[in-house]
Amino acid sequence: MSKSMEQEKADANVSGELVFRLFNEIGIIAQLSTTRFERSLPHGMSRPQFSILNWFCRVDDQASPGRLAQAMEVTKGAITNSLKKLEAKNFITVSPDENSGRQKVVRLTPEGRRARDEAILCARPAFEQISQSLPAEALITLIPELEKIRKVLDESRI
Amino acid sequence: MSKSMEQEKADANVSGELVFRLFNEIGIIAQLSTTRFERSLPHGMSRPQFSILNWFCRVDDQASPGRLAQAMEVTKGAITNSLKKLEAKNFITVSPDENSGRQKVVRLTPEGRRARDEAILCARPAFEQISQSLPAEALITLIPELEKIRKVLDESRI
DNA sequence: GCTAAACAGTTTAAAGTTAAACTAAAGTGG
DNA sequence: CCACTTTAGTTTAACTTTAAACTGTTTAGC
Repeated sequence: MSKSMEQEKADANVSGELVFRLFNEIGIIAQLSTTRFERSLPHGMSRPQFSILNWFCRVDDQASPGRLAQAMEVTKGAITNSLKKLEAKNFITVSPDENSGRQKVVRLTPEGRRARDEAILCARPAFEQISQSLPAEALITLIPELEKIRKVLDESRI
Repeated sequence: MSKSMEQEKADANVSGELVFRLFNEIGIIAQLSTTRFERSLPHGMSRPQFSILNWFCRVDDQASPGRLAQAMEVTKGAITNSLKKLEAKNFITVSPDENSGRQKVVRLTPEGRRARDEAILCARPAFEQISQSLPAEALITLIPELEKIRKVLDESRI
């Protein structure tokens, strides 16, 4: 084996180790931040439920469950579950798609929009407490990096 | 309200929004990376189970369940659950602590160490595939930032 | 047109997590 | 010395998630 090949392999190991540490850190942060976030939410709303309401306010006012699954990057089953909870709270409506018998159309209700706004107000203190300890400049450089990582994970999904 | 106070409030909102986006990104990445990681692991091992084995290899060769819960930053109940699974696979032993009747001592078995090494080998391709798309320099700046965030979350835990 | 494949959603089983209630042991203080 | 509080672990219920099986609809191809 040539010297350069050995070096390449060593680099790969180091890099793999870094990626592992990265994902380990990210896993722990995700868990801690999710539980903190959810404790601050009203209406017994969960992070996934909030994400769906928030998506409707920011991206589009209607969507099929499949499109939501892609946007949230979870399985269809997970979306079915979340939509049931949101529908039970009257935060969304789910109706058959007139153009396709196998699709459904999900829409935000006025109550859903109010609940989302309320959730943002309730969660703000929890986030601001953290943002006081984290310089905004750090976040501004961090977020695009994370977006890249997500993209890589998403595009190379199996 | 003075102009500067309004400005401060605006800054806080912007910063809160950034923190929210940050945690949203992190949540999605954690989910995608965890499922990918777990699919590559042998012995039906889960990420939490691997993390415990890995902790024993890297930090200390024995610990109480409570110490593990702190290290993994999960609840005691979650650790009880993971330890049961690991014990059933003979990857750890759990024995009463001679110095304290209410504590227990958890230790890695030789099989547990082998399983951890094997897991690292199995997971490496998945990580390396990703590390090819992510420059190592980016990771090297990213990881310390994430460690800071985790520390803030951990220290301000309620 | 009819059959077969692809697609959209739902359901089910198994796993992990938290929070809260519960057992049992150790330390505290009057 | 005994009651009270704290601490360590376990258990239970509720929740979310994935993966895989299943239903029903649409589209392709012959």
